[in-house]
Amino acid sequence: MAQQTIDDNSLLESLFEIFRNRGYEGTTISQLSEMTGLKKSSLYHRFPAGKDDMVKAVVRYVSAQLHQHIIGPLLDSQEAPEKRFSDMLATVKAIYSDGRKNCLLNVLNLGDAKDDIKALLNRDYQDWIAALAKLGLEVGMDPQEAAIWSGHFLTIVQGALVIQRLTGDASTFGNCMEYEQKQFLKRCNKP
Amino acid sequence: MAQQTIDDNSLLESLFEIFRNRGYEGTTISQLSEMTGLKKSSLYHRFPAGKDDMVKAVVRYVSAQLHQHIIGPLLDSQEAPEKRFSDMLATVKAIYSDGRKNCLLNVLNLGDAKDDIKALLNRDYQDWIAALAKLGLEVGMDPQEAAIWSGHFLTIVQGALVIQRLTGDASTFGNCMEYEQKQFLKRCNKP
DNA sequence: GTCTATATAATGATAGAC
DNA sequence: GTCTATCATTATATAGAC
Repeated sequence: MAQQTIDDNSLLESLFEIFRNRGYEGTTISQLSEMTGLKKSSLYHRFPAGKDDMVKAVVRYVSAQLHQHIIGPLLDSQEAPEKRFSDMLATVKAIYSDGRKNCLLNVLNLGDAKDDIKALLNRDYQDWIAALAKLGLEVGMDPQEAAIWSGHFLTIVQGALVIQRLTGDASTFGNCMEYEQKQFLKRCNKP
Repeated sequence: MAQQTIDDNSLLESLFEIFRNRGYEGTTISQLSEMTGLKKSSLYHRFPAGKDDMVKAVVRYVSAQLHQHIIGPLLDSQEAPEKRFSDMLATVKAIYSDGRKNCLLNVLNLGDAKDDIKALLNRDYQDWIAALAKLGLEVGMDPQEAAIWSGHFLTIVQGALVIQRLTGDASTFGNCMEYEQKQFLKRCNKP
């Protein structure tokens, strides 16, 4: 039988998809094995501490993606703030497949989630908030306003994901993002 | 050894607390047994189909609470709309313990949640939305505006719960509710 | 680095005494 | 209606061949 193999990125992507869909407790090694095409013992070979290692690797992977594709571009002052915001919205829509896929930040925070994982997730959230707040300042918000606006935006993102998952209405997430886009442009045009 | 017993409501309340905290897959019969003080076989006696029965009973219980304490009062046109809204906010804060506790609507919707449970949860959400939209109409919103506002409100509720759980900042949920309160009063005063 | 096979522990569920 | 005791199944995890 030919040895299957799979590069680290594809593997992490597969693990990510199942963890974000099923949560930590809801995901079994068997499912991960089936989904990735790697036998259980192969998974343990790559992640000796088991599921714990796997989920940590996924969180680190997602964190890297977040910084590369969202936070980095947000902070890149070469581009106009309006463009950076709408670019972010496009990326966000892609990452969550227009609201059809969950956010790890929500899904890995149930029950007695490990503190180190919670800490990683929280740090990503804080980084994202900070980048958004900085954008707010650039378009003329005062610091308090920027803090509220950035927090509000991420609240809407998470809330919309929950609601869309609840109703199955595929337009929920997109509508919310569109609304936030409009509100942001309004703010830009009254400096 | 004296037979422990527990009335249905207290039992459901205990089951509810653990399911909302840990989700469906994250909750084990052993935990439910420990938490309720009933041995596993006693739980099976009351819920022959096991965890499935238990979670359905919890969802029905929560649904009844929602209609009794939130949706009913929202629809009671004897009271002024402003009072109904702020009463609802107080109830919501109590139900979620100021954001320290999760919402079943979020937590039971992961992975391959049973369709019948999803349907129950979705119906509760729709009922809540409808009651809010009606309130919106009463304070002068047009139908579309009322639909958007009610959906927005519940999006914020769910989002704020996720964010507070993520950051551990206990003021998140309260601040969001306070903000929604202000916004609602503003709308009331420009009819 | 992946596989087959197996060990060990936990989980959902049942039987039967009281 | 609750209990103790036990079963069957599934879960995590490991051993060792290739």
